[in-house]
Amino acid sequence: MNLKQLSKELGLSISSVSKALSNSPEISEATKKKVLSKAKEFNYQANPFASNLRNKKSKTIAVIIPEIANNFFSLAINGVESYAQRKNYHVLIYQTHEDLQKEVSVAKHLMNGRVDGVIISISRQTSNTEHLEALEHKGIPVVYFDRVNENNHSPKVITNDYESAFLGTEHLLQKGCTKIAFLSFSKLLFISTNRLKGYSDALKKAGIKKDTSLIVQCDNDKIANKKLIHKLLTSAGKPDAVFACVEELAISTYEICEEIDIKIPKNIKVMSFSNLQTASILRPSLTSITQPAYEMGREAAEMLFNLIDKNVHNNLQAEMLLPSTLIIRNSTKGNSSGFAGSL
Amino acid sequence: MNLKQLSKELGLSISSVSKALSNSPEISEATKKKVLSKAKEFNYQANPFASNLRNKKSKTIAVIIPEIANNFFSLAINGVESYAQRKNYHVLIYQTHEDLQKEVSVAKHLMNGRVDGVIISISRQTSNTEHLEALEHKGIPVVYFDRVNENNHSPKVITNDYESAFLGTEHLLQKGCTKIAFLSFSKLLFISTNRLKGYSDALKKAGIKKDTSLIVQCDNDKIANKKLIHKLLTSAGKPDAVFACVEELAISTYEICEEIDIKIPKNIKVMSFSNLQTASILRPSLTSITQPAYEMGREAAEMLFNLIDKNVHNNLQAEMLLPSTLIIRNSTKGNSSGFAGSL
DNA sequence: CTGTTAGCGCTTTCAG
DNA sequence: CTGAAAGCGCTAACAG
Repeated sequence: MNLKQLSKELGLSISSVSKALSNSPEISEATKKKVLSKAKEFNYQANPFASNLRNKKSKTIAVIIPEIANNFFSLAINGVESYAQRKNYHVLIYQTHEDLQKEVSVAKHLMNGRVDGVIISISRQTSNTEHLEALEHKGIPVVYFDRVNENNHSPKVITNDYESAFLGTEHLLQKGCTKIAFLSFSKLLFISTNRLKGYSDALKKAGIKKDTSLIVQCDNDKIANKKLIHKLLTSAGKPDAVFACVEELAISTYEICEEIDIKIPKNIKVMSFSNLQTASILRPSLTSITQPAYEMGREAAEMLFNLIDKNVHNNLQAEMLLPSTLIIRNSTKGNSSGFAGSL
Repeated sequence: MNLKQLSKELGLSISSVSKALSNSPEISEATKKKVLSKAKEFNYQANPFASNLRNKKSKTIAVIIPEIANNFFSLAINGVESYAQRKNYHVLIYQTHEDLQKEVSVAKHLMNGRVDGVIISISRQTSNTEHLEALEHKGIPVVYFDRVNENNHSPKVITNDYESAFLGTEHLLQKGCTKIAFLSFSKLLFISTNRLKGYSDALKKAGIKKDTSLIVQCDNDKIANKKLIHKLLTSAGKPDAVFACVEELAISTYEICEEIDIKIPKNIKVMSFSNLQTASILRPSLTSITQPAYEMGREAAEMLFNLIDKNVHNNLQAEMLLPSTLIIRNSTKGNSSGFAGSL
C-alpha cells in the first residue's frame, strides 16, 4: 500500500493525500479526517526510503561501541534508545571489538547519509579521531561518551572521576576507616590519575597525612597485581580499607582476602569503581562507585539531537561531566533483585 | 558526491558509471578501472536510500529483544551482528522491556519495509504472535530465538534443555555425587519441566531411585525459595550436590551455604543453568550450563539470511536445537579473565 | 560496450 | 483548498 493506491482509493490526488498525512494547513479538516481514517483502514505507512531520499534525513542514529556484551555499554545503549524512541528515531548498533580498523571502516560506511548522527565510545586502539572528524565535516554530528579522546574537543559525556573518588574516600572516612589503601592503575590513564587525586585530596582535607606504602601502583599484569595486593594486606601496617581504582582490582582483593582469611567487611572495607552491576550483587559487601551508564547514554543522545535539530555544526566545546553514583549495600542482606538474565 | 557528479567528472553517462560500480559485464574492464579509481578518489558512496528505494531491499535486519542490558541477549546480538556484517547488512536494535504493547508497536513500525527480516526473542507478556505473523505475511521473514511461542511453527533457535540437564546430572554422578537435589522452577514453564525430566532420567539411567525430598519446587517468591533451600540443606538427608534449574536459585544456594557454613565445593557441589558469564567468574566453583548465546544469535541470523536470500515465504518448520555448554571451572583458581567492563 | 530514459514512493513548489 | 509536475539518487530495460 502506497500513496498512489491510497489516493486512488480516496478519489484524491497523491499530493493532497501526502499533505493531509503530514497535517499540512493547506488541507481542509474534513479531507484530513477522511484520509487519516482510510490510511488507518489500509494500514498505510510511508515508505521510509522514499521519504528519506526526499528529505535527506534518515531518522536514524548510529551507536558505535567497543563491545555490546558489556553491562556498561548495553546500559548506555538503553539510555540512548529511550531518548531516540521519544524522538521517533531508529538506532543502528555497530561494534568495533576494540579494533581501530573496524572503527574506521564503520565511520566510512556512515559517510553516505545512512544516519543523521553518531554516538561513540572509542576503541582502546584509537589515538586519533580523523575518521570521526570526517563525519562531522560532512555535517553528521558526533557525540563521544566515556571513552573519549582527550585531544578532541567535540561534545562529550564523561563522569567526574576526581569528585567521585573524593566522595568515595570521604565515605570510608565517615565509616571510621583511617588507613585507606588505594589500588591505582596505569599512570597513563587520566581516569587513574584523577581518581588518585580525588582520594589524596579527601585524605588531606581530613588531616590524614599521606602514607605512600598504602598507595599500590598496579598495571595490566594481573598476577603481579595480586602479589602486590597480597603484600599490602599482609604487611605490618595493613589497611582497614581498600579503594580500588578499577573493578578488577577489587575482585582480586576479594580473592586474596578469602585466601588469607581477612573478613570483608568486618576487618576490611572494600570500595571500587565498578560498572558491572553483578559484581555488587554477587559481592554484596562491595561498596561500588558506578558510572551512570544509562544516564550517560541518554545525555549523549540529548546532546546529539540538539545538534541534529539545530542542524548546526557546533564547534563549541560541550562537555558534560556526570557524577558517578555511590552504591552502598547492606552487607547482611544479599540482594540479587538486579538479575535480568534470560531463564 | 553522487552519481551525476561522478559521471560528469569522468565524461561518462550516469548509467555507465552505475553499471561499472556494480561490476556489470556490460562494461569494459578499462572503463571499470577508471570509474573505480575516480570513485575512490572522490570517496564516492552510493546513497543507500536511493538504492533501497529502487531495489526494494534495505540491507538491514532488526533484532527485537526484551532487554539489551542482559548478558545473554547482548551476546546473542553479538552473534547476529557478526553474521550480518559478513553479509554486509546493518542491524537495528529494538527493546521491548518485556512489554507486549511495545513489541506490537515495533512490529507495526517494521511493516513498512525498513528491514528485510526480523530476529526476535519475545517478551514475557507475549502469548500470541499475530503481530509477528503479520510481518511474515508481508514477506518479511521472522526467526525466533530462546523465548519462543510454543504454538508458533516459525523458524526458531532454542537450546536442548532436556539433554543439557541430563548431561549435567551425569557429570555430577561422575564426580561421585549420589544425593543430588534439584531446585525446580515454575511448573508452567517448558524449560523447567524439560530440565527436571533430564535430571530424573539421568538418575534413572544410573540406577538411583527417585527421592522426592530432594526435588524442591520453587517459584517466583525469592524469600520463600530461600527458606525451602535452607530446609533442604539442613535436613537429615541433605544432598551432596545441588542442581539449580535457574541461576537465581544457585545464587541463593551460595548465600545460604555461607550462612550455615557449608563449604562449596568441598561438602556440596553446585550446578546451574546460568547465562550470566559473571556468575561463574565471581563464583568460580559453580559448574554452569550455559546457553550458547552468541551461537544462538549467529544461527538465527543464518536462518534468517537463508529466508531472505531465497526470498521464499518458508512455511517449513525449521527448528534448531542447540546444545548448551557445560562450563566447568577449576575451583581453586579464580579466573576473572572474562571481564570486559569499561574501566 | 555506452547512453537514454522511465520510474521506485515520496515531498513540495507552483498553478489553478 | 486541491492537483499537476518536478525531482531526490539510483537501477535497469531498452536502444543504439
